[in-house]
Amino acid sequence: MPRKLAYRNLPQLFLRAREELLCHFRPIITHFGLTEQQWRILRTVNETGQLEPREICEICQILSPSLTGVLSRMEDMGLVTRTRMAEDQRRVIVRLTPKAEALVAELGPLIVEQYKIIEQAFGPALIQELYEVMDKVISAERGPIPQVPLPPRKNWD
Amino acid sequence: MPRKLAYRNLPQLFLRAREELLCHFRPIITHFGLTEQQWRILRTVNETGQLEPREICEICQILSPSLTGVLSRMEDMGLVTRTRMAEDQRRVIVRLTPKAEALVAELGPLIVEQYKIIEQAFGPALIQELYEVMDKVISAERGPIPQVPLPPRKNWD
DNA sequence: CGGCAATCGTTAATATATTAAGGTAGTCTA
DNA sequence: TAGACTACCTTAATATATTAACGATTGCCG
Repeated sequence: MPRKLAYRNLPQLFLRAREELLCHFRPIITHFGLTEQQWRILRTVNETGQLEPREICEICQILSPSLTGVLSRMEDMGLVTRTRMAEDQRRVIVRLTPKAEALVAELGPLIVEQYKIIEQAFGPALIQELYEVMDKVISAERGPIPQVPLPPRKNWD
Repeated sequence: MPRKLAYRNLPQLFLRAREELLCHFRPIITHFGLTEQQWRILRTVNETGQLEPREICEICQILSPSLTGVLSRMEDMGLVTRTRMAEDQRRVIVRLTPKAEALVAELGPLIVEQYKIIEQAFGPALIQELYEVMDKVISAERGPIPQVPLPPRKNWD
C-alpha cells in the first residue's frame, strides 16, 4: 500500500508559499488595526473608487456570506459606506470613506516598501516568475475540466 | 495620488490561483464528509504513520488553536486517536484509526486521478513549474528579511 | 397582467483562523 | 531543590470560511 500519493499536495504548497510572503506584510496591516481581508478590500475598492459586493467577492476571493460580515464591521469602523442603487434595489455600492482613503494613503507606501525588501531578498527573478505563473493559472482560457467520477459513499459507521 | 500600488497584490493572486486548483478537488473531499483541513491532516498523517500536533501544524499550515478543535472533531468522528507520550506528558501522538486508513485508501486514488485530469488541462509543464516555484519560495535559504519601520499609529477616531 | 425563474444580498449554523491568555509538564539555574 | 523559565497544548474571544436556505427585486415570458 503506497502511503504516498503520486502527486504532492499542491494546494498545501500554495498555502505555505503564500504564508512565506504574507508573514512579512501582516505586521504592517495589524499595526493599523486591520485584518488581512479588510486590507484586501480597502486596497481593491480604493483602486476603482467604488465596487459592488459581488465584484469584491470575486476579486478579493471572499464568499458572499463572509463579505456581509466584513463590510458590516468596516462600516461600524467608519471605513466604508453601503448605498443601495436606485435603479436596482437589489444591488449595493461600496465606497471608501475619507478616513479609509487616508488610511490607504499611509499604509500603501509601507506595503510597497516591504515588497521592495522582499524582492531583494527573494530575487527579482523569482518575484517576476511568481506573477507570471499565477497569471497563467488564473487567467488562462482552457476547456472545461471534467470531474473524476465519485463512487457511492459507503456506510462507515 | 496613485490609486494603484506599484506591486499587484501577490498573496491575493496566490489565493485565486489556489482556488482555481482546489475547486476541482473540493467535490471529492466533501463527498466523503470531510473538510479540506481534515483531508490535509488525514493525508499527511497517513504518510508517516504518526505525528505530533505541532508537526501537523507546520506541515498542514494550521495554527495550534485551530488544530485542537479539528482533531477533537476528527476524534469524535472516529478518524484519529490522541495518546499522551509516557516520557513527556506534554506531548501527544496522533494516529489514524483503521476507519480513517480505509477512507484514505478509497479517497487517495480519486485525488490522484483528478490530478492527472488537471495536469492534462493545465499542461504538464505548468504543473511542473508550479511545484518548482513553490519549492523555491518555501525551502530556499535566505537571510533574515527586514521589516519596514512602522510609524506611530495615529488617533483616527 | 400574472406567474415564475433568476439575481443579489443576507441570515443561520457549523467549522476554521487569529490573537491573547491559561495550565501543566519538563528544564535549567542559583 | 525551590523558583524561574520554557515547551506544548488548550481555552477564550472575536473574525472569517463554508454550505444551505431565505427574502426581496427584477426580468422574462406566456
